[in-house]
Amino acid sequence: MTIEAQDEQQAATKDRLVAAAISQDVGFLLAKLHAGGSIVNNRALAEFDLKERSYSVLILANSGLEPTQRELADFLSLDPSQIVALVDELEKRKLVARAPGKQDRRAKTVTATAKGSQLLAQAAVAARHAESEVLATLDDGEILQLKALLRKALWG
Amino acid sequence: MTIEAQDEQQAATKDRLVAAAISQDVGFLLAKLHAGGSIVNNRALAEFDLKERSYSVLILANSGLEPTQRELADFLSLDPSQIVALVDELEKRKLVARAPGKQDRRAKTVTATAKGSQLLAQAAVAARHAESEVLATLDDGEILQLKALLRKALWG
DNA sequence: ACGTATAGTTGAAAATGTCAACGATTGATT
DNA sequence: AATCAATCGTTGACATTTTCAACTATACGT
Repeated sequence: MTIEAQDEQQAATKDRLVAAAISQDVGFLLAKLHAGGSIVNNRALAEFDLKERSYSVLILANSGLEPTQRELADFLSLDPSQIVALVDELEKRKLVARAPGKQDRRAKTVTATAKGSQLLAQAAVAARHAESEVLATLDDGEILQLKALLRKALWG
Repeated sequence: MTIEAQDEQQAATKDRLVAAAISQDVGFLLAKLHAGGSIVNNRALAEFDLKERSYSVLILANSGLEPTQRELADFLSLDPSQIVALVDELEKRKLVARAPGKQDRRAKTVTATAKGSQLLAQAAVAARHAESEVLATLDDGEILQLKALLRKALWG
């Protein structure tokens, strides 16, 4: 078989299963796009020794909202103990700092350092490129629509 | 503090971080909706001793497309070894059967048994209800739009 | 016939997720 | 003021999932 014919057959069989009913299932579509996107995102962020998780924490630490670890756990749908590990690592790299909560001294707020902000600025560029790559088949209007629908599904 | 005031404050703080830039990130929105949806889906499927994974395999096995394990792995974004475990379990429960591929005897196609089809029919009802629950804040037209956009992002 | 590539399988290692306990602190109740 | 239940971050144990490298059997081009 020639290389070209092989490629054609692969292309033909690769998406053969799209016809199945599960391709109408939002949960499945979400999982699949998320899986593919994670690979692209993590590859883009690897240059800065970040992963999706640590990148998310860094963004929130840099938001000016001074989130507590508990809030990070709730918002990122992670167990509090995972936040500890993520913040530990970012703190060790001097990208974020922990501070005791103002009203509640049990809580610790996580804020980005200047170094963290700088790194984030660079990483954000790479993340935007990754997003474009993942959503390459959508035009700008469709991307906005998709974001709006996802946000509405999450927060009404 | 009264219970009502507590609830109000919780509601106020719960989504406080939505204001952060990451709420514009498709990767994050996908991850969060997927995380929440998985919990609802798995809870709905638990009644049938299925999870999202085994449910997906069962649907594809029941599609009439006679997918091979390799195709399942590619389509579900899973490692081939995980397909082995999933099919092993479904086969043990007599919900699917393995058959040697027709042209390629290395490959094994996975097809649903009558028992598998029956169980799937019931599980699909539960899965539809779960999906409605997850997407409760979207109307029917928006759900169709969301599905169309996700499919386009995945397959163009 | 031969060498290369691929399908499924197995098992080990690494990463992630889940959960229960603990000290410190808080806020409500007495 | 003293107490009691609840919450925050942390730790460590345990389960699940992911990732990867072998291996056998089969397929395919040369």
